[in-house]
Amino acid sequence: MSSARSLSRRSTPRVRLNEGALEMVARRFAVLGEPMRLRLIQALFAGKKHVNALVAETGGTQANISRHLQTLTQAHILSRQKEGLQVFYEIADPSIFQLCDQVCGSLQQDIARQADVFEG
Amino acid sequence: MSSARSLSRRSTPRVRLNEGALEMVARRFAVLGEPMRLRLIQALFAGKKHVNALVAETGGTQANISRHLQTLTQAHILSRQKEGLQVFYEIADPSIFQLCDQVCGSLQQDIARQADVFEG
DNA sequence: CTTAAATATGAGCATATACTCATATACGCG
DNA sequence: CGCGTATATGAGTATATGCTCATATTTAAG
Repeated sequence: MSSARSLSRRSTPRVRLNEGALEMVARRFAVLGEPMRLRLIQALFAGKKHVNALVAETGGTQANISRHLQTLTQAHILSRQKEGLQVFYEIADPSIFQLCDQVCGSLQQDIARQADVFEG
Repeated sequence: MSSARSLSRRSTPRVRLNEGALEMVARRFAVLGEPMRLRLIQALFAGKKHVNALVAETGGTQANISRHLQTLTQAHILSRQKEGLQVFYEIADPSIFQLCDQVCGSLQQDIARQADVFEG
């Protein structure tokens, strides 16, 4: 496990979060911890879309999609803009991109490691 | 919102996750979406520790801490090594550091933005 | 004003999961 | 072996949350 070596090499000391901050961080992770919400975020990678488009693309029900969009908006991950009858949602927090990429990356490592077990 | 401009500037095209991968990503986020688990991860930033030390440091019950440690280990975020009577846990996935930093960063932006509302 | 379309939301149900208590398991020691 | 310590786990409960159905709200059009 060569990757563990990087743990001690860090220029800026890591901040100790207080209770409130810690719960906010946990909340943000939890919001991203639902498959349907990730599907919505992924659908919005291509740009802003209105609710019905997201319903069609994800295959969810209108009510459910609306709820998830609300959750994501309250977490400041998406932004909401009404245009006539339709409501458009858009990714408001660009750090989401890096976040998803990073998680995907470490998961790929996990999978590669598992594959190694079978390959010998 | 100048930050939204970076969305379209990306060299490598973003991958569309299939259903299985998407659920794995969601699962990873969900595992990080619990305050007590974040507290444990934070406690382990300083290096490997045994269960009782983590129980003392976090103020949780032994049973609960043990369960969370199991969850984190199954997610390949921590690694487990038994030494005699004690079991030591350690951060196994260094990407956790960047992940936490990024979330903290975007949360600070949220907070700063909220503060701006009051400052005018 | 009536109607229709797009979205949001109240209420209820189902399920997941965090927590606790008690107990099991694993290990070291005398 | 018998005992004490460290950790894990089965079982049960409480709570959160995802989902659905029905309905409310908002806005545009006729």
